[in-house]
Amino acid sequence: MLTDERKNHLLKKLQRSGRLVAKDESRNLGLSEDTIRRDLREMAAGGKLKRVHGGAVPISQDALTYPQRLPVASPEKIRIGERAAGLIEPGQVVFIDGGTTARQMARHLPLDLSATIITHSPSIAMELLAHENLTVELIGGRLFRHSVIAMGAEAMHQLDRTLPDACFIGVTGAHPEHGLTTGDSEEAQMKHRIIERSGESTILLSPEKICAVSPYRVAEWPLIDRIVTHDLPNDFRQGLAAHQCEILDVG
Amino acid sequence: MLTDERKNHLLKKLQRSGRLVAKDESRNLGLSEDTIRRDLREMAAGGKLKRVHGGAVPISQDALTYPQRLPVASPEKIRIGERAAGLIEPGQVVFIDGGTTARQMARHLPLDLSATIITHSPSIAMELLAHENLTVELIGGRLFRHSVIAMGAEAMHQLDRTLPDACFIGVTGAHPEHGLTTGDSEEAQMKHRIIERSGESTILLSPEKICAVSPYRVAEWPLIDRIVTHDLPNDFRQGLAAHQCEILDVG
DNA sequence: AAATAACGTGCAACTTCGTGCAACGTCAAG
DNA sequence: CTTGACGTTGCACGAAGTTGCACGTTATTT
Repeated sequence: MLTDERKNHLLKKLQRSGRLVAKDESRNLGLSEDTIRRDLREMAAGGKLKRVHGGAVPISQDALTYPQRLPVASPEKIRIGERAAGLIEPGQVVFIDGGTTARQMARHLPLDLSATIITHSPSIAMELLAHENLTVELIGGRLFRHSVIAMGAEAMHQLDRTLPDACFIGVTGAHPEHGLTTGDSEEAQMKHRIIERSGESTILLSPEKICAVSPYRVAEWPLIDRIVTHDLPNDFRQGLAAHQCEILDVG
Repeated sequence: MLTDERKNHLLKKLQRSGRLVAKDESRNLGLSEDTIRRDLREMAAGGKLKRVHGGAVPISQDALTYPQRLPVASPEKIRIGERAAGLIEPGQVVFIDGGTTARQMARHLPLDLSATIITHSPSIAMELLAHENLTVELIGGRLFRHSVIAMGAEAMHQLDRTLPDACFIGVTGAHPEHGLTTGDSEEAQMKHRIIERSGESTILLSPEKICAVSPYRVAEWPLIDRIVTHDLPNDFRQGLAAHQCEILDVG
């Protein structure tokens, strides 16, 4: 067996089992411990692993101990959220969708705002705990991990008992011709229903979604009253000109 | 087992459980107490933990910059949550209440547990996002800030469509004579309803609630199958002796 | 105040480590 | 074909690390 081959084998085994014992490997490979130790030493020098007495462990195992990380929002999403937060009038009943941009919106709502927020996102609900004057109506249902929102029949059922003044919806695709789309069938239906039931519908459109098309249709442009976005291209604007859709560009 | 590996193991266990007992760990790992003490001493010197007589505790929370403001849970609550988490059987449909102790319970559920969790707490739902094999059913309704749970008619309505195998409920008062109580009328009704509808009812009883009495009654002892608590006084035990209520004391 | 448990230190047995060195195979130049 | 440079491997041996025990000290409990 070639030296490089052996090193690769060791590295793979380390990643698989989380540790290496020099003695065991020497027996497995039919080589002396010295050889294994040499390999480990060299790989440790190359930063591939961490050498410890008796064998080796993966590097920076400490870094893995904090499993919870807050997803970082791009500056554009933050500014879109900030702008959208200012659109809510006191006293309104407003639906806020899940997703990172909507979360930024929730985070930027004035602390003393007096209104009712309906949401099917537990993470949005958590963001609003500090707002004393907000009434938060949580939509229940089966939790969809990817978007961190409640969905399914139960959610639809509960949603159908609401009639918000306005809604703020995120999508994964917005195209002048193909309209608004998202990556999950049921999610698309739910967003559509919310838009249907809301007096005024606003789309939160982060830059990477512009001109993208996802598999499932949420709504066509005529249903949308407003989009909040960042650096919207001119041809996109012209494509929307026919519809009465207000464009708020924070770019 | 490699020394480094052992230290990591101890550190992880400390972070999960909130405390370490040198004697227990020496027995668990099949090593002498001296070895464990040496490890703890070295990690304490490295600032990884705080050494105390008998074992170790985490570094004061202020030093750690957690991404999310984590409510400080007492070691007792952590251990009660840890114990309760082990009571869920694979495949069960289980209701988990809101509150800090319940949150610790959610946090200590095995990552690969396959079950269905029903909860009216968005914070519990958020804790369970990483558990791939869990189905999470979120109960919606009006968000009650104090306990971070959904309540009201909508929540009751949705709750009445569930029939959990078991429920885990927190209360703010537990008294041998006056039973289980809490500080909000509607919350009390809701907890009662959950207990009624669940096959097996477990109360999460953190020490400061023992022998306390709050204004609104949740349930009498006969409805309760089990309590998980910490250092339950003997007179309390005797008061419960008449009822068939299992007592799990993690003290 | 006495009893008990936990602690730290020194020490001995054992394991693992690193280094120097010799043996062996490969390969290319002579 | 021979030879020498080079890399790899295994062994020997002193150094360093790890572990458990003994013993005197300190902290906690009763």
